[in-house]
Amino acid sequence: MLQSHIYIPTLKETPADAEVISHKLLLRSGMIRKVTSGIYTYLPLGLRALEKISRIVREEMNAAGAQEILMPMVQPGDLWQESGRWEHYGKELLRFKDRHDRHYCLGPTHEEVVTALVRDEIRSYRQLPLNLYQIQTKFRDEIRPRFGLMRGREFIMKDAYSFDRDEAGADASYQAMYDAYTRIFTRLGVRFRAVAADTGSIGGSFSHEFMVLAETGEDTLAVCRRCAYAANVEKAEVRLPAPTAPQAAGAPVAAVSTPGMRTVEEVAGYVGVAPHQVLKTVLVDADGSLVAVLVRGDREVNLVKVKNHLGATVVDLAVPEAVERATGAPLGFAGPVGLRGVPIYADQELMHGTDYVCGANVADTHLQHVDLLRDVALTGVADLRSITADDPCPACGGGVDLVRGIEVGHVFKLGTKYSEALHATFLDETGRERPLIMGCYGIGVSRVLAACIEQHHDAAGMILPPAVAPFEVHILPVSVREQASLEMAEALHDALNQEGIDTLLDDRDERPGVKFAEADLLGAPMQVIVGSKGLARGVVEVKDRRTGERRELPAETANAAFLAWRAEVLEGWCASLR
RNA sequence: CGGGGCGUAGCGCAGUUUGGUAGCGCAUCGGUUUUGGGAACCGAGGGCCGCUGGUUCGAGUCCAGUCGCCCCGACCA
Repeated sequence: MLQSHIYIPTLKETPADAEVISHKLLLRSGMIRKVTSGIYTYLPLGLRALEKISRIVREEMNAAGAQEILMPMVQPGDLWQESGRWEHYGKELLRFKDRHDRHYCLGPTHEEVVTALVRDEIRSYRQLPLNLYQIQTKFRDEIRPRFGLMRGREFIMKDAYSFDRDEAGADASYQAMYDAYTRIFTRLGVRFRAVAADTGSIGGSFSHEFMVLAETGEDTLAVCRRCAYAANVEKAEVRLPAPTAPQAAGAPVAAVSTPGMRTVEEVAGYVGVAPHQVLKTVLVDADGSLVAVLVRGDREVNLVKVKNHLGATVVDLAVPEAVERATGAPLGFAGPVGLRGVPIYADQELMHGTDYVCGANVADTHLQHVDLLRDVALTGVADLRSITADDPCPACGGGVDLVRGIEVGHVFKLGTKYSEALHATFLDETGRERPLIMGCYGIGVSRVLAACIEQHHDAAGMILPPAVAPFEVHILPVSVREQASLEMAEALHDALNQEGIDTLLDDRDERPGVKFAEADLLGAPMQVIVGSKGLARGVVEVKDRRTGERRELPAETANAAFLAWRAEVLEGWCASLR
């Protein structure tokens, strides 16, 4: 491709509303432009990158036995009424009416549509298993879109749905997708981890998230330093050492005046105890009722664990008014002693200690010498806090690291939730009607592009993995006015394209500095610089964008020399990801 | 939805305090010189100052309303 024939509107300056590096670079490199909040146009270069990603996804999905279809973005409200999600999905689901006053929505996901399709088509176990997927635009009316392609309202997603006759088949389908995802993200050239994840509101027995490792990720992962264990911190269990012998209750409970001391740090410092001797009392709203959760002062309540333990649908921090009503005290002075009418759950770790400090449910007052067994009417004890870097690995007991990740894929075992709601059944060998067992599997295609950039960039611009880069090779004739340079560049360009290597030739009459700067910004993994200085010595220069390493190749045998060097660069990429 | 902020040329911004001819840099167009890391000079074009209403002789600037956008929290690929 000649650069003079492709529209790449680069920006020297970063648009003011871009916050994260991928958003800045996507705009600066002329890959995307914003249309409105959370909605973008993909320009030629951005679209090429998306197509590269999509192609790999397609190849691996097809290889795993899935079949591509394309479902509509506009979906009838009726189907969502049937599944029950019309009421439960919330405002993320963008709803509207047509001229006949019929209800519709923009598809945020396609369980309803695909299940309705399959129920009308699949009659017999002989037609199973079936796995259907699509690569399609989704719309979720996010409360706050941000970070460019990382969290748009409209985004491109690959979503697949498997249908099986039994649990064993569903497990095999799940595993096939898990394996396909592993191959996809490996081929794409990102460092990633598959982590155990909470199934969330979708339900089902288990799920894994595929996380691109990057500091700017919105999720935190607990990764074992020794074994293969990796989990989202939402999910990661806390495994405690064996409990120490029950401790004798100490001194009787005593009130202590703590004027204006609301936070754990303030209280601990004022009373003169360590933060872990303070009881953090968090009131949550679980499906409309208040619940008190106790954790050590230096720990964090894990709302996902609370939700799962309670079997609730929605768990959130209680609003301040509710807390004040329940405790009769201002925020910051809640405590479990004498707290009436609210179930009280303690994190398991608290049972290892005694002599705690907690709020007294009275303004400016805390209690000392509290013993949970003696002084508190506990409803239950469970693992309710988030794992920390000091905790042992739940699987092997080794140490864990907490790292940040960007969720780019998620595989779920759905079970029969949708097939039962929508009556998608089949007849088994005995002629019995049974619900299909489903799985669903998503990859955020446009988010993968952003995640690639978050993981691979430097001060000059993007450093795209060869599989994702719109062009793998960028050829830069130092001056197109030097006939010899231009001819050399064109010859190499044509030869590489013949080899099936996507190559961009900067044939513009620009100054060398402009070309070098833009090439680094656009981030093709390999650059070729052809100039009169080099040609005079019989060489062309190549540059590995990832390492910055430059090398001179003999101009006479440039094609073969380039291919050999390219193999080294590709190997370097693979090695860097291991 | 709550909290904070911003809307002035394609992009980045100044001007708003104290009302009085709408500016700067980059980009764009023409020209000359330049050509191995985002060139220099000369010249030119480009503005419903987000929108609506109000105050005023006069509003980018003051007042009211409204729309859009961004950042921080709860959602998710």
